[in-house]
Amino acid sequence: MSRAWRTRRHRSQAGAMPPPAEVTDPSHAPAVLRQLNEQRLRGLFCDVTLIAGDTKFPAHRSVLAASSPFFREALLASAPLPLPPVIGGSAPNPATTTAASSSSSSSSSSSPPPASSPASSPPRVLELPGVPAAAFSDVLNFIYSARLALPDGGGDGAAVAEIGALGRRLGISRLQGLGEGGDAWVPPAPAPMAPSQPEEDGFGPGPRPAREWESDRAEAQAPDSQPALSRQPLPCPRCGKSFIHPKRLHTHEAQCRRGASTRGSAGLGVGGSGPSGPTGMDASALPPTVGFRGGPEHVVKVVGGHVLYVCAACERSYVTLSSLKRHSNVHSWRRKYPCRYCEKVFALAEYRTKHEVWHTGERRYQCIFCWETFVTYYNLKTHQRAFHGISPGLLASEKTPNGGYKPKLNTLKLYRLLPMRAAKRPYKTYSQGAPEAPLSPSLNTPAPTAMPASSPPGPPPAPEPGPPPSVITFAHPAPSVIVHGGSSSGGTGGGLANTGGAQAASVITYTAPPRPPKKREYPPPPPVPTPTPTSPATAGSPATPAGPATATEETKGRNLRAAGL
DNA sequence: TGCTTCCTGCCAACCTCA
DNA sequence: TGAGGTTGGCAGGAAGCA
Repeated sequence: MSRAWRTRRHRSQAGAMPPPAEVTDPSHAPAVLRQLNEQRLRGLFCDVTLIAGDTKFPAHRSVLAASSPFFREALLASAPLPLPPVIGGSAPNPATTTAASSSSSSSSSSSPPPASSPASSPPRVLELPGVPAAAFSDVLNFIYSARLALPDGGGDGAAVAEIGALGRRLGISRLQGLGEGGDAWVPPAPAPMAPSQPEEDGFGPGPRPAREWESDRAEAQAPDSQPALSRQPLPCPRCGKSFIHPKRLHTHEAQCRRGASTRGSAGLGVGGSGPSGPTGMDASALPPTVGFRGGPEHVVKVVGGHVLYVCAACERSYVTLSSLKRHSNVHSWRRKYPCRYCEKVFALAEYRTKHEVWHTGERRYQCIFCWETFVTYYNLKTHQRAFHGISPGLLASEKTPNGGYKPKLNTLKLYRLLPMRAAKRPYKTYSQGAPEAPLSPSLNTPAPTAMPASSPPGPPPAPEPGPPPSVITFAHPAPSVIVHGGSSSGGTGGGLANTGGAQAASVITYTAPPRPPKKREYPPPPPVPTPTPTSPATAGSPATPAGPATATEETKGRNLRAAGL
C-alpha cells in the first residue's frame, strides 16, 4: 500500500475534516509499475521466463497478460500457441510455451529426460522463436515502464519498425502503429513522478557519491522504506541502473542502447558523469569497466587489495575475469550447451560434460589403491574414505575461500584421472559465435555404440545459437538447464543414476517441437568399453601423474604408505 | 545420509590478430 | 610468430533434494 495513501488517510482521520468519500492516489499506479519493473530487473517474484533469441527475460505473468492479448492467451494455454505472423513479414514464428515440470524435482539434469509431458499448468517458460532479443527487450521495457526510448532517437527505422511489428503481433495497442507511419504513434508521456519526489534533489550534475548509489540500492531492496518513496530512483529498463533525474536517465538510456560504445564510460561513471559504482570501488585506480561480447557491464572492485569482478546482474564477485565471463552465460544464455544424448541444454559446458558422463557411463576416476574406477569424484572420495580411510582432497589440493581449487605443488594424488574418451572439443571462432559448418566429417556420427540397447536416439536437435544478445536480463537464480521434451527419447542411459532431482528450479522441460539440427556439434565419444576396474590399461595418461602403469601389491602398498596409512 | 548439481579459482588448449 | 583473449576441464566444497 502506498505510504502516501496512508499519510493522506491518517491526516484526514486526525484532523477535524470529515473523512473523504473517496481516497485516490494518482501516483499509485506508476509507483506499482515502477516497483514491478524493479522486481523484474532483480528477478523477484518472476513466474515466467520469456526466451527471445538466446536471451531469457524473467517477467511476471500477470503483467504480461494484462498488457498483451497474446501473452494472456499463451500463458493460459496449456499447449504451444503460435505467435501471430508478421503482416507482410517473414514466415510466422511459432511461439512455444514451455511448462516447467511441476515434478521437476524428479527430473534433474542427470536423470533420464522425461517424455514430452503435456503442460497441465500454466507455462513457466514462453519461447518466442524468431523474435529478436533487442526488439523484445524494448517491448518488454515498454510493458513495464510505459515508456519506449526509440532506437537511435527514432532514427533507426528498421529497429523501430521491428518493434512496431512485434507490438502488433503481441497486440500491444500503443506499439501497433510504430514503424508504419510517421505520426501513427505518439510516445506515451513519462511516468509521473510521485508528488513527494524532490524535483531538485540536491545531487546536481556529475557523479553521485557511492553512498547515494548504495542508498538507491538499499531502497530498491526495501521498497516499503520511506526513502524509496521520497527519492524514487528511475531504473534504466535495460541495465537496471537507477537515476534521480529523468533527463539523466534518458541520456543514459541513449548510451546504454548503443551497447559496447557505452561500456567504458556510461556504465559506472568511470571517467564519465554517470553514477558511481558501489562502495569499495576505486574507479580512479582501476581499469575502466570492461564489457565483453554479448554480456553486461561488470563492476571492478578492489577489496583488501584484491581485484574482484562483480557480475552486474547478480552481484556475485569473482577473482578472475574468466570466471565472471563463464558465469555470465547463466544470465544471458548467449551460448547453449545441449547434451548429445538427450534433450537437456546447459548454460555451462562443464555441466553438459558432466551430465554426458551419465550417458556414456565413462568411469574416469580410478583409485590407485585398488584400481577400481568411478564415474564421479564424489564416488571416488566416498570409496577411499570408506575402504581406505583417506580423503583424497586432503592431500591433493587446497581449497580457496570462495570454493575454488588451488592445486598444491608436489602433491600426491591418491587417484588416477583417466583421459576422456571423447576427443577434446575443438574450439571455433570467437567472433562468429556459433560456427556455420560442422567441425569435422565425423561430427554427425550418432551416439556412441556402447550406449545401452535402449539408448536414446542420436544427438537431439539443439537450440540454434543466435547472435550475442544486446541485453542481459536479470535472472537470479537463473535456470541453467533446459530440457527439451519435444521428442520422446526417454534417454534412459543404462546405468544412469537417478539424481534425485537436485536443483529442481533449474530444470525446464521444453514442449517445443523439434528444431532443425544444430549446426555446431561435437565429435561423438568413442565406444564405451566395459570398465575394467582391476586392469589399469589406460594408465599412464598425462593427467595421471601419481599412479604406476601396472597394479601390483607392492605398488599398492607403496601408495598406502605414501598416504600415511 | 546419500547423491547430484552448482560454484569458482586455476590452468592448459585453442583462437584471433597484429 | 607471439601476445592476448576465449574456452573448457578439473578440483572439491557448498547447497539442495529425496
